[in-house]
Amino acid sequence: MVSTAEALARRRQRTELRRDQVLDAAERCFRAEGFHGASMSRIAAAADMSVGHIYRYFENKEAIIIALCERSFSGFELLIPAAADDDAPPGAAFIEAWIAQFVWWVDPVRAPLTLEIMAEAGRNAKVAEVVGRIDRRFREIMRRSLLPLSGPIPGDEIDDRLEAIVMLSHGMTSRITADPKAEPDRIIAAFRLAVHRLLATG
Amino acid sequence: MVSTAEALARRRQRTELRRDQVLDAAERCFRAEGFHGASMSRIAAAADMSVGHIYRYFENKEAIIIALCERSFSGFELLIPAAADDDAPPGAAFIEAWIAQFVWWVDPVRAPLTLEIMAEAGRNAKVAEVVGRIDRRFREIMRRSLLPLSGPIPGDEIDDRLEAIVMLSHGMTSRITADPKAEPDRIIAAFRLAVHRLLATG
DNA sequence: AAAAAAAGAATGACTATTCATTCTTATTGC
DNA sequence: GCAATAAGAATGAATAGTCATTCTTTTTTT
Repeated sequence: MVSTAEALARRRQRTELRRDQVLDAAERCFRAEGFHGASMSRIAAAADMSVGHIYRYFENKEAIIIALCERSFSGFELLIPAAADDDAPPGAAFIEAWIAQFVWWVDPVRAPLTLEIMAEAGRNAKVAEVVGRIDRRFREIMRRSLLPLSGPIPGDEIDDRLEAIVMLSHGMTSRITADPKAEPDRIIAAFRLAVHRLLATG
Repeated sequence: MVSTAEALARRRQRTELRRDQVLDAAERCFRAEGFHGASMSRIAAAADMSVGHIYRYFENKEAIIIALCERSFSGFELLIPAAADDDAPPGAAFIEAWIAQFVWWVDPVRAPLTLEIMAEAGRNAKVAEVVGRIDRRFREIMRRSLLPLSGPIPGDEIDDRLEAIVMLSHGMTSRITADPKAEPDRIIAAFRLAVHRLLATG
């Protein structure tokens, strides 16, 4: 049976849809129970799909985890360049717009999963590789967009500042996840203060 | 059988020893596999103890997790006052000594477990309560020891600065755990820079 | 001998994964 | 246009093993 190109495209699209359906369900389960606490049968139930059918779209549970890690960061990866490539004059407004992107880290829905990914990266090399790749891109973009507006700073110190901003980002996620009383606005306020002081010349 | 007071004390001591034996083993297992990845039988094997015997010292697996969370932070809880109560003149040396305590967060052996605790706090209210209690004590001590050496700063901004330092601490743990190439020294250097800038008056 | 400590087998529920089976959809010969 | 046919999609029961927890038995201490 020779499939037409049209039918093939349709099938591919449906496969993509089903994969997303599984990932959406897995995201909910993993957020609530963690990677190892969540079971395939509960993921299947959340996806309105039979257990066995999931294995048509993912080789195993780890493949779901990896795919989810990649999807999870892809959103943030798009934000920073959007703020950076705006080629606005590097001034106060630019920094504020730049900082505003970091609410990504403080989203109470996303934060638990992000933290789970970080914890898993400590024991799963594949996850660590995904995290590392994103991290390198993140720093590279930050460096490019922030370099013009900081004065003549020695290279080492720039790395320290970038590292501090990365640390603050992860710290926000940790705080939002672990403290049920943490308010995103106050966390962001602290982040803003810290970033301003880190980027100040002198 | 009438136990002498001496025998009773001896028994209590041995019980404490066995509890630590379990916690040490659980710590190793949890670090390597996470709270939900580690099994009671592997914890028992790591503790050189039978599975059933663990239940003499802990009601269930969750009780081990809670006890470990408490024990894990107790070390850091003692460090900060030690640096603060030194009643040295509040100067550069004091801040450096104060900062030095934060290598606790960057210890590659401890960090994975700390991160696991934070992630677990997002879904387990009991764990969240332990984390919250430590966090409040942490801030209180920081506030007391740092207040004298910062100038006249409005109250809100002090909270923001403390929040930023907490975020940086958790961020260090996240970075050390998730990035196999992260160097503790460079992480601490970035932390030092950020703290100095956060504590600077003006 | 009495009591506590420790072991380890038993339990029953749950695990990730596989597999034979059925249901749906698409393509072919007529 | 319409059966016949083939393929893909989807199911849910079966597998082999592990899980946390409990229970009974044995060993050690007092």
